[in-house]
Amino acid sequence: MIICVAHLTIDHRFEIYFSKPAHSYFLVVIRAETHILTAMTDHRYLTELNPRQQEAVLQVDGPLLVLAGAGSGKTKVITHRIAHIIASGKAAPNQIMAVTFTNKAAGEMKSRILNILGPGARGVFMSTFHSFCARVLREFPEPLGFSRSFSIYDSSDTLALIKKIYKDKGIPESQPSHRIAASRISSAKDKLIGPEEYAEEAGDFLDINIATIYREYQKRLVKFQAMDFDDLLTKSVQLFEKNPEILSVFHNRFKYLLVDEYQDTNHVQYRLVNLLARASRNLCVVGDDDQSIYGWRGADINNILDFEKDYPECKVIMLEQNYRSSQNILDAAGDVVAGIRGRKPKRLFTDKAGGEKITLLLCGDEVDEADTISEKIRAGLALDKSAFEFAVLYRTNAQSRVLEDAFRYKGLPYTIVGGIRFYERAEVKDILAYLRLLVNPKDNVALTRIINVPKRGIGKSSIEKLDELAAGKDEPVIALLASSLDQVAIRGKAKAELEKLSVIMTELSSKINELPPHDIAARLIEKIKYLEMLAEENTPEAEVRAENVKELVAGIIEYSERTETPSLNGFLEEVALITDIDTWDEALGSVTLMTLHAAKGLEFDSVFIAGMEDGLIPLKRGFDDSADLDEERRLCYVGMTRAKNKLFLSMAGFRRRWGDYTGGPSLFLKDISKDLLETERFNYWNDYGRPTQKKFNGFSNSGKPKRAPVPAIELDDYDTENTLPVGTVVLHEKFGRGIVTAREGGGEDMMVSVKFERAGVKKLMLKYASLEIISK
DNA sequence: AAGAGTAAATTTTTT
DNA sequence: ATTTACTCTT
Repeated sequence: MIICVAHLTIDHRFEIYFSKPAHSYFLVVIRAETHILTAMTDHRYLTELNPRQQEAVLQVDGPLLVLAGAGSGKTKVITHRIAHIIASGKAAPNQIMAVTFTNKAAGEMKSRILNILGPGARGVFMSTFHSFCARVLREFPEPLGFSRSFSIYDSSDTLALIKKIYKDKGIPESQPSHRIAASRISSAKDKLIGPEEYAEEAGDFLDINIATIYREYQKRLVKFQAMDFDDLLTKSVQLFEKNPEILSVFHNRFKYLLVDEYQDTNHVQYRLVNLLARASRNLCVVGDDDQSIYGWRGADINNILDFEKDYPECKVIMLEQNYRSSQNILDAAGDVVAGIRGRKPKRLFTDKAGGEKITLLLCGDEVDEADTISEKIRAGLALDKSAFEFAVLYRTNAQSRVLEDAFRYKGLPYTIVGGIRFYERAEVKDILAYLRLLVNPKDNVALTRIINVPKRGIGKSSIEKLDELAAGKDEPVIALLASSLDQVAIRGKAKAELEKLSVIMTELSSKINELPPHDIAARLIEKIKYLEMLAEENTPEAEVRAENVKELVAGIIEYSERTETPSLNGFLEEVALITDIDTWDEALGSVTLMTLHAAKGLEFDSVFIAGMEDGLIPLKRGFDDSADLDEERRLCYVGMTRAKNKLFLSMAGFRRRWGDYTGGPSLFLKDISKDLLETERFNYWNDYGRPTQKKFNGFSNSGKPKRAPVPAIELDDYDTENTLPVGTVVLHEKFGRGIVTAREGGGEDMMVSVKFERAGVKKLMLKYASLEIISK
């Protein structure tokens, strides 16, 4: 026993991760031993597992693929496996690295391991790919030509920089659009294609433009000492490939590697994993090909499907017992993904036989849908359920608005995950940009953002002059503000203000290591008179924004308290890599509203999937849209399998989208066996009625609703031969080829809007227009 | 340089 | 339909 303690202790002392002082670690380790030894002797953590799960936990060495179906106790397996590696003395906690998809998942796993093993497990390194890479690069920035204090650009910083490049290079906007350029560059990076290689392969002139932008973009990122999200990954791969000695530092550091949600890794991440696992080959990947929903972001489902080819000696374990949902829910969800080609066949089973049927809510339009859902939840609350047991999932963020309206109207508590995040709000981004500039004076995107916020009278011409001044110089622009303004004839108010800004920034940046981060932030906000600027606006919105600024400072304090060596840079990094789901708290006692994507990994007692409509699930956009139908199926599957006991699917006959109408049942609904479904039709008069404002407040109105109710159409009525779902490609004898963009009316009188390739949009009466269906 | 008014794009999903 | 971005005017 003594030997074991000594052994673990030595490991801890030799494998200190990210330069924490050795003595503090030593103490932790001594305290930890007792917990680890207790866990080891009674093996409590094994008795809670089923045989398959046990196998996955005990198979410690060599490559392992765990195909974990939805709700099959995947997190349990990962945490227990880590616990087992530690408890069996195979490795010290800090020799184990686990990569998860979100910071929230990482945090949750960490606390679960701590529960099993006690504080001794604290050293386990758990993070997302991006935060792992950020830390690697902060440790070894020099070989790539960066300094430790590089900035991390989020998508809006990226877009701002790209826009600037368009302007400077005289590239006409929308050739291609900023957004398209940004996303093409991003996906090139996902595939580890650099600017030069991109230029070589560029075919049409749009690609040539993108290649130019891409090259300039990377050049400026280096100049500004900044990396975007993709760079964090690609630069880490570059670092390891070009510097084997650095890679071997990590090989020595981490003996065991676990990757969660492996089905959602993209090519860079795949490369990174393989590099890190090369020495030990102790790589365990966990995932479910049925839940691969990030193909659009470059995720390659083949990474998981081909794992057995990459690691021929690997062991494969399938977890098919589901502990979450009723059999009805599993069967219905299984029906949706059953037909996918190349899928690893599996059938989930559960002890919860049968269960409630899945309720299909047929609604007139999107307002009726929101009414119906909120009413169902209200009824559930009146019985025995709590608000946090409900989740409403949807395909697009835009759908949340109607739902929000209905929830607010009925006084139901709700939380939206996604949408505008706290750290993306303008006022928060402003202050963060200032702070970024303090840490990294070369961060020109940050400078551009704040140079005239609060208003300093710096306009287009002054900025142009500054550009001129900075051209060809390696010095940060902020350093030029102090003395060089005369060279480019910046005079008067602009000059005075810029010099003032320069004084503030110089003074604060000299104190950056002396004062705690929140002090720096508070002083900055005071000196630039940000709150005064908001107060002058004198609007309720400005008050909210002032509150947000204060909340940001409170956030920095909170960060400092829970971090061992807090720094402004550390805070900025954390903020850059945080996601909305990370801050979501189920204990809040409200109904959760989020996208299907955001729901991955979560579970709820009752789940609503709103907008089970053609064009929405699966989502369709237009002609050139080669939407991956299989991925849409999987997305629907992910949503359905979030439900433990009750699943509602809802659809509207008509939905306003883009000012046009869409609607009609999702083709996935047809795949669900009829005996698992029951249908409820929203009916204005027979149900509870749409309360008008007056009626809702308890006053009678004349019995006339302000808005005419839209009748819900029976499911079978959609299923006639004359029905053309939105997205159908049709041929008209006169107008040629076109795509159905909208439908109005039902049955005999159905009208369809068709967007023709040559003739534009036409509204046609279905029974008179002879349309030939080309493809659905 | 700042604000009003008009044109254009937006609605996939996220680190 | 709504929101954002740009142009033109003051």
